[in-house]
Amino acid sequence: MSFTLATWNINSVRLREAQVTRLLGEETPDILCLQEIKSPVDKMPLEGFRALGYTHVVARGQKGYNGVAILSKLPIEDAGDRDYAALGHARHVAARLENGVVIHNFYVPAGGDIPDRAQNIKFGQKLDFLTEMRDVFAEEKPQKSILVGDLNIAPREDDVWDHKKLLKIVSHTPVEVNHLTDVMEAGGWADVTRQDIPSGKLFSWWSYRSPDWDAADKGRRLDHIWATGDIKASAHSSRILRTTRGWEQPSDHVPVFATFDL
DNA sequence: ATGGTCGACTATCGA
Repeated sequence: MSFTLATWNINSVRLREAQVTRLLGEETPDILCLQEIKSPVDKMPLEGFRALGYTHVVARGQKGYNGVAILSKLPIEDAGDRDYAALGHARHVAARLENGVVIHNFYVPAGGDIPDRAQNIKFGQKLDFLTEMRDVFAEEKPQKSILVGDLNIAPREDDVWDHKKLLKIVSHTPVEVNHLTDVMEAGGWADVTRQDIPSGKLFSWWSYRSPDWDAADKGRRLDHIWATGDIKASAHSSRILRTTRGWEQPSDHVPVFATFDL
């Protein structure tokens, strides 16, 4: 079987219901993973998604903040969640396809402004979240698994608009990149997007605060699609849909796609 | 070096 999967930090699914519907209608991924839905699950607007064939939903939500959802045309079953770093936030959910493939959808904490856990509790929580991801995957040794989401880290020099300028900016500091590398190694994860697009600047997020985002292009690649080593060779056709950032009242993130032949 | 903009929901907090 072949399926196309997308991941998108939507920054309020209720405000941007029409944009989700537009993406589903125009791009027709089989599975769409959303982050920052900012809604309890029972207040998610699902009717329009259902009408387009996305009848299977696995989600975790909360009022006002965070929240992750997996919308699927293919049958999926709920494969659970975990409260990483004991924050009490809805930042992870997993689903299982009928062929046994597990999809993990993550919204890693942004980590605040100061990259020092002694001065900024949020930065410590981000590192602790990543450390627990490392430990869980070291224990689980995941197979036939896909991990997507807003990981809030741009690991490579060409994942940011200016590597040197961002070395002390949260999302691109060496300590965060090292933590993310540890997660990848513990789980045997491969970066599918960079497997397909191995070089060149690649961004999935542009700040709302940056004027003229398109021309200035001060972006970062914060949104990722990974796969375990046993299925990484089945992934192809990765792309980042930059155009949604130019839609009216956009999310600051854009969707990332990959296709798997399994 | 600083401030810049959003979204949730009322006054700030989180990003």
